[in-house]
Amino acid sequence: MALDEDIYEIRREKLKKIEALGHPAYPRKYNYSHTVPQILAEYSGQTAEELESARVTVRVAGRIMTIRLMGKAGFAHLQQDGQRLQIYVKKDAIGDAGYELWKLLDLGDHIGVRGYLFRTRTGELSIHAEELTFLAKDLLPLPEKFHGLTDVELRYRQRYLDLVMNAEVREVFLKRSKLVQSLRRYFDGQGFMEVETPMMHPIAGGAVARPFKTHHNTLDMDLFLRIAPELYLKRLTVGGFDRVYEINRNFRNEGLGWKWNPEFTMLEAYQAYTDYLGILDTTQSAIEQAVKNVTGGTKTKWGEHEIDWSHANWRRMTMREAILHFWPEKAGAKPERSDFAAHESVKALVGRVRGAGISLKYDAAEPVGKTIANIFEAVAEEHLMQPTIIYEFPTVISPLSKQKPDEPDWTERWEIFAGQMEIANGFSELNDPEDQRQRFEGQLKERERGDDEAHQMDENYINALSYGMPPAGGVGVGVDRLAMLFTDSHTIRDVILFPLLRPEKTSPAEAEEEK
RNA sequence: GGGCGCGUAGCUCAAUUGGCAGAGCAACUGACUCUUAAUCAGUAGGUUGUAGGUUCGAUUCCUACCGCGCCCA
Repeated sequence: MALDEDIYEIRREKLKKIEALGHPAYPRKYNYSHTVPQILAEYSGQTAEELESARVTVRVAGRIMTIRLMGKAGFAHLQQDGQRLQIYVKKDAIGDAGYELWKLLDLGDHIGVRGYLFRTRTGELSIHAEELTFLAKDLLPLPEKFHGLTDVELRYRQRYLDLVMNAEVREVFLKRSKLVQSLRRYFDGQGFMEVETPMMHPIAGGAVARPFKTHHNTLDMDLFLRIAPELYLKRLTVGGFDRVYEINRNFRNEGLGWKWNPEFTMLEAYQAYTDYLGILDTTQSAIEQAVKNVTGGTKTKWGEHEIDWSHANWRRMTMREAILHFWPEKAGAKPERSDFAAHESVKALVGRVRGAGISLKYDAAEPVGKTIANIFEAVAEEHLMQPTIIYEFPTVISPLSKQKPDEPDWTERWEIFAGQMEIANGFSELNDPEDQRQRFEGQLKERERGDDEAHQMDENYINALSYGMPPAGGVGVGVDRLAMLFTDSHTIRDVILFPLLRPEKTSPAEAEEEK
């Protein structure tokens, strides 16, 4: 039998034999002289003759990914930091005891190797092993060495195997890390202070979304996982931290999809004494810098497309302009700007969009501004491949934004789109406590109408504003989505190390119990 | 939540019209002191996602459920 558990038993026996040879089964450490990538970087240029005359001795640690045995010698590849280096193990060179250990090693084991660098007859840089050190055993078999691990479900459920087997997956997460690092350095460099605000909120505010609920036992109070840190960060601007940012998780109790995960990472930043255009400049620069730091250039591949992030390529249009610009031919003549002003004319636009075969949710009782935003999403969003700034959002869907002085139905708010995704959202922060109260009251009416995503009243926040919040621009940037765009990953799950999955029901009884 | 698709050995995949469930890698035994998807000889490994149904006979057809994916809401 060679079931999984039997391989486990066979390898446990091998581990006992390794111990019997005098090697600890789980040693504490190994002092390596080089990492595998360091050796490849430093010695790849050297010829066989150069290596022979220099006789470079190294100590390297890694996981065994291939083994080729030939009688009393053999080759293996060690993998470390996603790169591989070949070792040559010859009985003459490592001695009888060393060879006994060598024969007990399996694919996936961690070992240390001391030896000298040389080139094989085929020219591959390798270590001529003189001493093997056992470091850790792999008791379960790795996925197949040639095809690797491709099953999507297993890749997510056992991400560690995905990372061992698939170098490109490893690369995606390295890039994600560089992205976060770049954003952090950029905002630090601009004088922003990184802060941490609560993840558990008595009132889930700062965005329109359904929250997750939890409960604190000692205080016997319900709490909500935050849907946004916004209201706390703005309290800090009241407190005199003029430039603050936070990079952390938000939680929204909504569906899953290619660009939606219930927990996702957002950068939020607030900059006092500027408005939506000021924070837009900051955001755009941060993103342009991040593209360079992560990819080394200004262009990224996105499926069939190429996204050009260079400054001159960013487009800018108002939401209303975007609707006109991307108005579908099948929906007839482009709307007039005045069509956006009245309930009846907007309703007529809905009919024309639907007539063009585009699905669009519409409730005649909903405010005009909400309908216009829905029309924008229906007709324009799919066309926003290159970086595009859409600005001027309806007031009714922007309860935390300052209104335009000349058009109170519209706010000083923008969103950045790229790759058909919203990736950032910024505005002139509403700091008038009385206006804020009215906006919340308006939201409560929406809630009564049946919109359970509408914002709740937050007296505590209004109280903070009443002490005087400086004028400020603020922004939220979707870090996962930027990571998707920078790595050509077309599902958010490919940029989240451990995405949410349903629990596996391993036995029928378990599934039955669930019912 | 709805529609469509997928689920076969540890991994990657086959299986003709409903007719003995197979291969490669991994594993085990043996040979081999420059291989690299090493090679050669041999061995073992399966409740075909789960539970039912139709049938002489089900991986294959039907129903329900579980999980995953895609599209829609």
